[in-house]
Amino acid sequence: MDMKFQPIGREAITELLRVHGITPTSQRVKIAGILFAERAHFCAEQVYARVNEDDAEVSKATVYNTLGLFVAKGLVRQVFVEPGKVFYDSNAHPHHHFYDTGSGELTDIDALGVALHELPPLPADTELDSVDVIVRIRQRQPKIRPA
Amino acid sequence: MDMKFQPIGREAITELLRVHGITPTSQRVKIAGILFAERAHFCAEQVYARVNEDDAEVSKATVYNTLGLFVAKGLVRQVFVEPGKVFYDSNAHPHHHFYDTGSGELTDIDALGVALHELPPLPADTELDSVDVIVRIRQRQPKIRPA
DNA sequence: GTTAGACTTAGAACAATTCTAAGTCTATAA
DNA sequence: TTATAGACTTAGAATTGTTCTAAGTCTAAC
Repeated sequence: MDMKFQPIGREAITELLRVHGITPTSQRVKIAGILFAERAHFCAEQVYARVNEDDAEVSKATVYNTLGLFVAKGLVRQVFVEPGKVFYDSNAHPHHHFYDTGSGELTDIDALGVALHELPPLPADTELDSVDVIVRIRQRQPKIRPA
Repeated sequence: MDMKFQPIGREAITELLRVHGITPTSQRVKIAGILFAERAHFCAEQVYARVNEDDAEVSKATVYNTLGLFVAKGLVRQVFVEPGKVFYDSNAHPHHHFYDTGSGELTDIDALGVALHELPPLPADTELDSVDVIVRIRQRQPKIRPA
């Protein structure tokens, strides 16, 4: 088990939202609770499914609005690995990703384990937003002699 | 001007398709011609627009089919930077990308200029597919003192 | 010339996301 | 306590990018 990961309580989530300038409505707290409950990457559909596991309480529009707000406020980060699917990543530590092209699973790579040097100078009048490294992997095929 | 870039002629494109095991139909040659005519990154819509600049000769379905085929055959590479938009990249040299989050412009970074070391070991029974590095940049804001 | 298979097509279907317009909540002021 | 304004949420429609489907066209081999 990864000792660095700590799920956080409800009050802590409320505080986290406030700190990021987000009014903690019940829907937002619930969604944040899901995102921070475990080290995982969810897409909007999955968040929507989880948030409504019992009875439908949060609309799809709110899920999208809220995730968008969290991104804008820097609470979570989007990861693009496939067309037409965005993952939301609540891991605040600098890190990158393995993406299993077969299963669609996304897992973290600690940025400390990746040395990225010598980026060329940025184009004029631009500033760095983020550096995304996605290592695409696939299940190894049992070796079959090509025909 | 970048001396390494050479647009290629029609015969060379036909040959390129053949070498990749792609039957060179007129539509495919036309689409490949667009992709390789200049160092640029196109999304499917842009390819569709260009291929039909004069009169509509290639259907949208064929554009998508063809781009998908080119990807499957390793002729071009997909780049994901935004939800709901795939770029197709005909640059065969190892390289990464700057992505201007404001303008949506994608530009190449020669991989030789980026040292990526010490990737952690891949998960069991997986093999490397590719490593995508996307450096997100934005236009620098003129400095305004925060209120 | 036939024919089989590959290719292309228009348009329908689809999935993820965003928009819209109306309704609800909540914090503050009276 | 009630009124009110603005923020928030909602269902469902609309939009966007992409894939599917079924029919038609082309081409290469016989």
